[in-house]
Amino acid sequence: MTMEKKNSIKLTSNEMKLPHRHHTEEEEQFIFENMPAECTIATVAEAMKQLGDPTRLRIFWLLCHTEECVVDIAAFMNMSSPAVSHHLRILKATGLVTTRREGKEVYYAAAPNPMVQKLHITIEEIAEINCCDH
Amino acid sequence: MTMEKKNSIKLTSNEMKLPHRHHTEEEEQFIFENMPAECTIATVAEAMKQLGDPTRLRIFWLLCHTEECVVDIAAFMNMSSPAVSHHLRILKATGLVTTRREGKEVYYAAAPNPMVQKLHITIEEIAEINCCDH
DNA sequence: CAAACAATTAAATAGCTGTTTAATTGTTTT
DNA sequence: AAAACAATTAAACAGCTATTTAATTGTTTG
Repeated sequence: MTMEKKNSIKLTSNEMKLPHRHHTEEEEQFIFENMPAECTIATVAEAMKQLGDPTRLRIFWLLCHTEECVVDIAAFMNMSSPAVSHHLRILKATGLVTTRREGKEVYYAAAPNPMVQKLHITIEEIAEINCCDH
Repeated sequence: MTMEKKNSIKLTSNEMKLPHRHHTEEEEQFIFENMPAECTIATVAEAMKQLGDPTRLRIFWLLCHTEECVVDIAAFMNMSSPAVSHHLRILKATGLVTTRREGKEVYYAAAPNPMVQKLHITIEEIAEINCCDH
């Protein structure tokens, strides 16, 4: 009698994809079925990456609360205009902020979309949790 | 008669800190009073920075749903063990994941704290908004 | 139209980051 | 104790990123 695979009687065709067997097939299936698509991950990661810089996070927080021109943002951040401009361009390219020109000045503000709203709320909530000053 | 400053009659002592005058004093005050402290910003930015890498974001998502050993994480990610280990070390140093050794294997899982929970929820929600597959 | 101001862009540099390959440590099993 | 397996660490490299300084573009005002 030849060797039979242990799972030869299994009717459902799904195979386990992970080398070790620490989970049931159902658990493993859940992971692979609910795993976000690559482009979804990329979008979320991109937003988080840009807010992962303390400078940009503070600018973003500011722009979630008020619209500001570059000169005022630079003063608020205590940074040079070119440096601020660089970060604003990144935030805009990521879709986190929008711009509006009025005369000589360009006003930046948080982009009015649900992702930005969620990120803003999350930042405030996490800041609350890890608050350094009381 | 010498030049008098326009605001010489002001009784409240707060001065405007931004060079341009696009806001009322109250609006400006709100910003400076509610602005998160530097270390708060640093903590939030650090967490977001580490989740800003697509590889780590996917690992984090996985570990929010199940505990896994390094071999299985590497298989799930289709990456080498050293590369995965590198990212796991970063996630652990940031306090986003915890470890537990059992025999030869080290199991990683999302750290059980409110910041991690909030980040997980946010990731799922933003993924829902920007979902690529339907 | 020239001067002044706001903002952006460009070039250069220094520092950081992710992956690979190879070597090493820790644990179990025979 | 030696072999096998899991995980980490180290060294090296390529690619990216943030800031500075200088130059440029766009807009308004005298």
